[in-house]
Order: sequence, then structure tokens, then C-alpha cells
Amino acid sequence: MEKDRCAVTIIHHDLIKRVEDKMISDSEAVDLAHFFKVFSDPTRVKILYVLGVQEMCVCDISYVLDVSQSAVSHQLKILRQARIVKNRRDGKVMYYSLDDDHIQSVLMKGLEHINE
Amino acid sequence: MEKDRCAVTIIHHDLIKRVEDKMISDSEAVDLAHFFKVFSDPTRVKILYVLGVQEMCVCDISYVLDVSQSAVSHQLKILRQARIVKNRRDGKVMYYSLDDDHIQSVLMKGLEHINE
DNA sequence: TGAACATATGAACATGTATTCATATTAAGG
DNA sequence: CCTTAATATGAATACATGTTCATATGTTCA
Repeated sequence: MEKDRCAVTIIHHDLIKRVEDKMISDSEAVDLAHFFKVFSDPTRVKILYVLGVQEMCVCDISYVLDVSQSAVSHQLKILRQARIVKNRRDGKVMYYSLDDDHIQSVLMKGLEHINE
Repeated sequence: MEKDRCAVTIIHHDLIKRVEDKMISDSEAVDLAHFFKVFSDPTRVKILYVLGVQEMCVCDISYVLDVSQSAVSHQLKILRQARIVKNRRDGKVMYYSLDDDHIQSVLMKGLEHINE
């Protein structure tokens, strides 16, 4: 990918300089995209939403969302790996909850936006 | 998909009732997921980030991000359709900018989260 | 220990998506 | 008008992703 694809015809050299100075790094952009990707699936959104109400076990979530136990479990794995939910075991039952308050506040920002 | 997959063994009938009352609708979950999906790609994140600094044209964006003009244009189409960016034409040049302030505030919430 | 239950997980499949390539559209200037 | 520049777009491709199905793991209790 050559940097000069528009070199002759670039419109605003000064603006480009300004933006380049403030530019986020590749890895920041990738991390940020990863973070938001977690919220980009309806099943995960619902899971996060109900966990925002209260801690729940896998079977309860599966029932409330009407999604198979396996599908829920797979999604919870993704949420765990992204450190967006945490879990605790009580006997056979595994309880899940939101890992921190940022999560709900991001969800709410999104809801604000779509309800306009 | 049967609703009774856990009917015999559900742990918390009371909690489930409470959650069901507060549950978001399917369409809300889908809309919300769609909204966040826009932020789930590094190229789009970068585009939104630079447009947060200032209005820019396609060629400038392509240069700053080191992404082909075509790829940028395709992503801008997605952002336009999601009403997350707006554009204005000035002769041959098309300028893009963020459609409203929610966008940047969502981005910033995300950045806060990953920088912890 | 063995049966029953809650959860996790790997493989397979179908669908979605980001980029590239080639080409179309739109506008300005000669 | 004809060329050139800026942007848009359709098709193709490669890759990611969500669900299902079958099965494994871990825990309780008789």
C-alpha cells in the first residue's frame, strides 16, 4: 500500500498534519474495535442487558433469552475472554455478572443514540 | 426453540420474572447491536476518530489511514447508511464529518475502558 | 460409585463482512 | 465535448463469526 496514492492531489496538507498528530495507534484502533465487537451481536447485547439487572446462571439466561444453552455458553466464553463478564461457581451452577460499570454505561450510551 | 428446556430445573423463578419485566425487545437488541457493529472494525474506528478531529475528504482519509480509496469509500457508505457520518459535496470533493456528538462520546467511553 | 444435572467445548455449517480489482459516475477546466 | 480528478460501486475472494449437534467436564447426591 503506497502512501502517495493521492500525493499530487491531496487537498489539505495542513489538516492532514493536524490529524496525524492526534491519530490513534493501530493497536488502539484494533483494541477499540475488539471491545465494541462484543456489543455487536443481539444475543450478547441481551445477555449483557439482563446481567445489568442482576447476576444470573447460564440456564436462567438461556430461558429468559430463548436461546440454546450451548449458544449462551459460547457467547459467555467470548464475554469472559473480553473481561466483560465475570463468573463464580456455586455447586453445579455457574453465576455470571458484569465485570465493571463501564459496560452498562456504554450500553446506555448506545440506547440513548438509537432512541432519538 | 422450546421455552421449557430448563423448566424443571430453573433456579430462580423470582429473578427471571424481574428480568423479563425489564427485558429489552428483540428489535431494540438488534438495533443496538447494529449500532455497535459500526465501531467493531479498526478501519471504521480510525475513520470516525479522524472525523472527530475535523471534517475530511475521502482522499485525505485514505492517505492518513493508509487504506485504499475504494476501501475507505466502502466503509464510508456503511457509516452513511448507519447515519453516523454525513457528507457534503464541494465540486469534485466530498467532505465527510460526524453526524452528531453521541458518536464521539461513545468512542471516548470505549477508549476509557481499554485504557485501564 | 453411578446417575442426573449444569455447563463447556470442538467440529461443522451457513452466513456475514472487509478488501481488492475493475469500472462507473460525477464534476471541473480547457 | 473531452480529459482528468475524485468518489462510488458491483463482483469476487478470503476470512470471521454465530448457531447447532454431539459430547466432554465437573459437581451433587443417593
